[in-house]
Amino acid sequence: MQYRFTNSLPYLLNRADVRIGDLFSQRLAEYDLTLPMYQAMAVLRQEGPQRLSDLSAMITVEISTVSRLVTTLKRRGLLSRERLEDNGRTVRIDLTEAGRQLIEELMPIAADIEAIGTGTFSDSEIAWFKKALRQIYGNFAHMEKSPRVQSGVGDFINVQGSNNQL
Amino acid sequence: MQYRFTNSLPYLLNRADVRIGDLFSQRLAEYDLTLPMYQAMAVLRQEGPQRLSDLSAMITVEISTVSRLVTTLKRRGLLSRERLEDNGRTVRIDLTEAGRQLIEELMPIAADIEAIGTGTFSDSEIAWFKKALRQIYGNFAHMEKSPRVQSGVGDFINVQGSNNQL
DNA sequence: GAACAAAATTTGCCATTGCATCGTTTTCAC
DNA sequence: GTGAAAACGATGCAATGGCAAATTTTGTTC
Repeated sequence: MQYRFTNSLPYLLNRADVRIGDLFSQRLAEYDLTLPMYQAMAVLRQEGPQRLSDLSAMITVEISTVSRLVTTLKRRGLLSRERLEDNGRTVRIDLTEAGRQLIEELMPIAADIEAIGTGTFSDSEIAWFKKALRQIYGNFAHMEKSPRVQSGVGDFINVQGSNNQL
Repeated sequence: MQYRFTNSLPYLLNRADVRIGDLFSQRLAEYDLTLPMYQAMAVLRQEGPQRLSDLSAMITVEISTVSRLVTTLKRRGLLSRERLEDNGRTVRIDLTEAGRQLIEELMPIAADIEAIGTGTFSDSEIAWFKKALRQIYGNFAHMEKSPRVQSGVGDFINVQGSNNQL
């Protein structure tokens, strides 16, 4: 069968992703944070308080991993985690003030990396590229999900009405 | 700082990558293969025999991981690994006949997944998108490398002259 | 309203993997 | 030619992460 692995979508996607992730991780190491930790905090910053399973779905990280990660960050005083009053099953995770400060401090790093990656593109090219990434992700949306990719990311807690469109 | 995490390049890239990787892994599980195992075999199929470090660089997987992976696949009779005659440091990894058969069998799976992902795009859009992915990867090429991303992927063993342009 | 099923999270256990170290072989400088 | 440095790969150890079982709460059915 004629198939060029190094020209395949999964390969090119993975390569770019790993490279960026690596770079990001290096920068985050100074703060004793892992990539998933950053991602969780970034989601909370943008979307407001979240349930565990929603956090997991948003950042495509296994829910048990997120659970432990939250435990760690709570111990460090960056996140809060509390059972809901009206629904004792679920948990409401949010940034503390310290967490909010820290994630704010990290934003420029993210912006840096983004700028390096997209440096050679025009704004419209970047927009198209990102749209394509969303589209590709969407093209797999209907398929059977592994444990890592949780079911419908609905029902955000979202106390202060933040805009949910991705 | 104004920054929309869920619209950032790393986020969108990672999400798509994880999703595809997950799907692929599920399919590979039937064959008792992990994603890195598949990637290694796919590289060998396309590029011919490789050194360990080149394999590692091609698939952006830590070299120690590749070392163990090769051990496993060799034990299963899918790969061969032998010291070079003229350079005792390096090792030459190749597919066995069984390995060649297996990877050939897996190609349609890869093609499937690629087709699902790109189904809603025209050929020229796909081509542009892939070019962009390569470009983005290239934009980070000069940066300090983590252990995972090995130094220059040069000096392929490449016995039967295969084309190396990515 | 009791029993049962489903949802949400946590945790125990095990496999995977990353980092640092080590052993070997080759290359380089003098 | 000798010694130092670099290249290459393998491995010990610790940490990370995944899966599945356990726990708690909510929802449903009869």
